[in-house]
Amino acid sequence: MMLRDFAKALGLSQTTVSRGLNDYPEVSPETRERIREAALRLGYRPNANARRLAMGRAHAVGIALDLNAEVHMSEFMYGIGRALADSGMDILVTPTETALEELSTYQRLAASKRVDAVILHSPYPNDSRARLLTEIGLPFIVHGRAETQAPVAWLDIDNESAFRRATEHLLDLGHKRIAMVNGPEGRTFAEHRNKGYRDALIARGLRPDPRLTTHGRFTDEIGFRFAQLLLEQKGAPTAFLAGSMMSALGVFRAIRSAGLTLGRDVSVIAHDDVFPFLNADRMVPTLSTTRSSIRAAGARIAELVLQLLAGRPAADIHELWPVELVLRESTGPAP
Amino acid sequence: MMLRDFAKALGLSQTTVSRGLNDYPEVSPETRERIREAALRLGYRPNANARRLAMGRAHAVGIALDLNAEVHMSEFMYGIGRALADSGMDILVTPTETALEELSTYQRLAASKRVDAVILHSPYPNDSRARLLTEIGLPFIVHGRAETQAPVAWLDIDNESAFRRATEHLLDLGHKRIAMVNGPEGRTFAEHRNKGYRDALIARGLRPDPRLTTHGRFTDEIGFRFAQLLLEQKGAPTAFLAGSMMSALGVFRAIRSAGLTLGRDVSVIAHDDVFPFLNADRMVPTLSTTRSSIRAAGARIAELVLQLLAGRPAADIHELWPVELVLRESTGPAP
DNA sequence: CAAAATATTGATAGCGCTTTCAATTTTGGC
DNA sequence: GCCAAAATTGAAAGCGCTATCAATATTTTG
Repeated sequence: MMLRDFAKALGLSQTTVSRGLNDYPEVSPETRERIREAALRLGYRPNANARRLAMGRAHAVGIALDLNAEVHMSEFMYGIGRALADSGMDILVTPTETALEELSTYQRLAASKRVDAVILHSPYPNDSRARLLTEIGLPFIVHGRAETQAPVAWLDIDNESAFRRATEHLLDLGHKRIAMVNGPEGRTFAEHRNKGYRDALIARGLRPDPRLTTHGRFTDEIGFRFAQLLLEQKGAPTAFLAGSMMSALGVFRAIRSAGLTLGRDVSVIAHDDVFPFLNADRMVPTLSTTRSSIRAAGARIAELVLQLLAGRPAADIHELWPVELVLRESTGPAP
Repeated sequence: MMLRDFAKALGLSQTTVSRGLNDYPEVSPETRERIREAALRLGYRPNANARRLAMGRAHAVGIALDLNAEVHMSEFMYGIGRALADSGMDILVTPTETALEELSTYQRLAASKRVDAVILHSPYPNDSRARLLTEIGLPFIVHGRAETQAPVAWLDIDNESAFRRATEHLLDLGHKRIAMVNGPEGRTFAEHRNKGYRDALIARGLRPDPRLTTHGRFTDEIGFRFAQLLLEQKGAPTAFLAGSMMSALGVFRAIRSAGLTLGRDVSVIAHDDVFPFLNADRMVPTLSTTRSSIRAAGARIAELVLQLLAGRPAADIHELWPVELVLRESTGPAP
C-alpha cells in the first residue's frame, strides 16, 4: 500500500494525507484524526526512501563502531537508540579500525547523503575527524571534547574532577603510591583523567611517578599485566585507579594472584560506565567507583543531535556532566 | 555535485554514467574507466536515497540491539559490518527490550522499506519473530536456530556438541558433580547446551541434578551468586560450566572468595565468544573454553544475507559451525 | 561493399513521497 | 446577506537516481 492507494481509500488527496501524517497545521483536526486512524487500521507507512529523497534528509545518524571502544559501544548505542526511537531517526553503524578509515567513512556517508549527522566518540584534543566533519559540513556532536576552529557541540563527563577526587580520596586514606591504568594515550578523556590524577598528587606535595601510569585499551589483560608487574616490585603501589571496569578486573586478578587482599592490602577505584553485565555494587568486595552512565550520555547526545539538526547552534551545545564518586569496600586505609 | 552535473562534466549521458558506475556490461571498458576515474577525482557519489527509491531496495540490513545479549552485540555487529563494507549495505540498529517491541520494530522496518533483510539473533526454538518475518515476507537469517513452517536461513554453532564434550572432559577428569551456569531459559542455544550437558552425564550413568543448573543473563553477578550458593553447601560441585566469559568471571570470584583454588579445587570451562577485551588465554590461571568467534559468525552471516537477497533459497542456507574445546589451566583432576 | 548483427550511448519515464501554488470552502464583519 | 479574509483541500512539479526502449556507431558476414 502506498500513499496513492491510501489517499484514494480515504477519499482525500495525497497532499492532504501527507500533511495530516506530518503534522502540518493547515489540516483540520477531524481530517487529521481520520487519517491517523486509517493509517493505523490499514497499516500504512510512508516509504522512508521516498521521504528521504523528497525531503533531502536522511533521517539517520551515523556512528563509528570502533574496536578500541568496543565494550562501551553497545551500551552507548542503546542509549542513543532509545532517545531516537520516536523521532523516526535511524542509527547507522559502520565498523572502523583506524582513524583514516573513519575519515573516509564520514566522507562517504556525507557525499551519499546517508546520514544527517554523526556522533563522534573518544576524541583527541585536536581531532582530525572533527576537523573533517567541520570542513565538509556534516553536523556532528562529540561525546567527549575536541577543540577546533569552529565551535563544536559536545557532551562530556568531568573526567578530570572525577579522577582528582578519586586520587584525593586515596590520599586521604594515607596512600602514597597510587598507580593508574589509564585509557589509550592521547585521547582527551585519558588526558583529562591524567590531569586530575596528577594535580591531586601535586597538591599534596607528591611527585607523580611515570612508572605508576600506563595507557592502553580497556582490557582486563592490560590491567592484569600492569598491576602484576608493579605488585612484584619493591615499593609497590598500595592503590590503583582503573580507567574502566575491564581494567579493574585485571587489577583484581593481579592483586589476588599476588596473595594480597583487595580493600585491605591494596585499594582500587575504577571508573564505571554502568554496564548491565558488570555490577560494581555486587562484586566481592564491592568496588569503589567513579560512576557515570554511558547509556544516559548516549540518550542525551541523541536529544542534542536532534536539537542541532533543528537549528540550535553548535556553540550553544556544551554539557559537562559531573561524575559520582561511590565509595565501597575496595578502598581502605593504606596498610 | 549530482549525476546531472557529473555526467555533463564528462560529456556523457546520465544513463551511461549510471551504468558505468553500476557495472553494467554494455558500457565500453574505456568509458567505464573514464567514469571511474572522474568519480574518484571529482568526488562524485550517487545520492543513496535516490538510488534506494529508484531501485526499490533499501541497501540496508536491520538488527535489534537486545539488552539481553548486549555484551555480544558490538562484536557481532563488527563482524557483520566488516563483511558488508564493500557491498554498499548499511547496518541499521534498533534497541529493543521486549519481544513485542522487536516485533513492531520489524513491522515498521518492513512497511517503511527501511531494510532489505534483518538478522535475527538469540532465537527460541519456536520463535514469534521468525514467524512474523516469514509472514510479512521480510527476508531474514537467524544466528542460532529456529523452526518455522517455512524454511529459514540460519547459521549456528554446535552448542550441543560443545557442551557435551566439555562435560565429558570434566567427567574424564573424575568430576562427578558438575554445575552449569546456562543462558536465558528457553533460548535455543541454552536448550542445546543443556542437552549436550545432560546427555554427557546420562551416558556415564549420572543423573543430572536440577539444582546444579541455573539460567539467566550473561552477567558476572549471576555467575557469582550461583557459584557462591553452591560452593557453601555440602556436596558442592567440583566443576562448573559457564555459558559466557562474563558468567565465568563471577564463578571465579565465588571460587576465590570461598578460599578455593581454580583449576585445583574447582575446575571451570566457559564458553568464549572471543572478545578482544577478555582473553581466556591470558588469564591467571588460563581458562579452558569452548571457543567460537562471534565476530566470524557475524561476518559469515552478512555474506549469507547477501546471498539470500541475491536469490539463494533460504532452505539452502544452513551452516552449523563446530566449536573448539580449548583446554587450559582452569581444568584439572577432581580433588 | 551492402546488409545484418552487435556494441555502445541517449532520451525519458518512473520510483513514492513532499511542497509550492492554485482552487475551493468556510467563517467573520457589517 | 454580501464580500474579504481565513481555513482547508488539491493538482502537479520536483527530489536524484535507475531502467526501458530507441538511436546511433561499429563490426561482421556473405
